Amino acid sequence: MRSPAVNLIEIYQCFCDETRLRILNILSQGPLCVCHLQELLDQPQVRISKHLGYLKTKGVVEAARHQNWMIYSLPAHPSPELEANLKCLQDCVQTHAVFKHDLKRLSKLRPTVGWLDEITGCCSKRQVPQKKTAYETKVLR
Amino acid sequence: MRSPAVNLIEIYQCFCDETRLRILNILSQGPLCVCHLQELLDQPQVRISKHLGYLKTKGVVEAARHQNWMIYSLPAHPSPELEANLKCLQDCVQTHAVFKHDLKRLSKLRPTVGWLDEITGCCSKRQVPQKKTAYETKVLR
DNA sequence: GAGACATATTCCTTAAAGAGGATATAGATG
DNA sequence: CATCTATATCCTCTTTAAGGAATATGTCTC
Repeated sequence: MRSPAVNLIEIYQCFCDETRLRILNILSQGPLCVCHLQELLDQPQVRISKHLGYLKTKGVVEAARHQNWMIYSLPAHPSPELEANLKCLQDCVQTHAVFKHDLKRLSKLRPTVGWLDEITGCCSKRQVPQKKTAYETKVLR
Repeated sequence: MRSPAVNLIEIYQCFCDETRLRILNILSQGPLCVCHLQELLDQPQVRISKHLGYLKTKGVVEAARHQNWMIYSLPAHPSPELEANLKCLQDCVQTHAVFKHDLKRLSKLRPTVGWLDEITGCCSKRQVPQKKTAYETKVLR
């Protein structure tokens, strides 16, 4: 069992990279698949994937597979520390162009990804089946 | 000129080490000299000094020489980001034993260091002159 | 100016983080 | 099962961080 201080430090470790901050900022608006994050951040796939992996191992994001996309989101039940710091982060990024810009681009994207039926249309050009997955039903109502 | 996002990240870089968090927690109670920090944290001189140097280069603490002691403090005029995050940090550490313990030990120490005249009596066994330094006069009222 | 004290800096070693290219896996389609 | 798409992992390289020992600097005292 780890000391609680460790969790706090791990939160800050997650927060000290710009790509990760941008990811968290975007996820503050709701769950999103990797390919959309990639598109919004305009960064190579490896990079996004590794940062998401890092965030996940520290418990700062959660992931769920939805068909062949991975949907990342902020934890449904964050620790008080994480919650406080995510809130604080939100306040801090308000004034910074990069982050505002990301949210702006997200909002343009969002009409097409706001609900999971439409997320399934994600980055794929193919048709996807209409049946609900467990993730769709349980996690996103 | 650096992007504002950089500042934010630098704050988090400063926050992701336990020793530095403990230092910041202690300094939240007021300015303190290096030797007292050393004593409170019970860590080697090099370590404390280097962490303080790190914090200083990032603008997260300020330092002023007072005779032959260096007095460290949180910045008199922190950026909004820093202020918000220091506040958040304060909330978060409330519940963690290490940090509470540090403040407890600090408060035992503090009667002897609460005012600068007494800080000068610091870790030294020698007598120190009674005249005020510029730091004492200007910074600490 | 010599010596004592408080603190910082240098040098070295080790560990961790971050990047990218190439490859592997998992689910969906046909 | 062959193939496509989305994502993760492996390998390698470079950078940054952290720790400690030894040494340097700055201030004070005498």
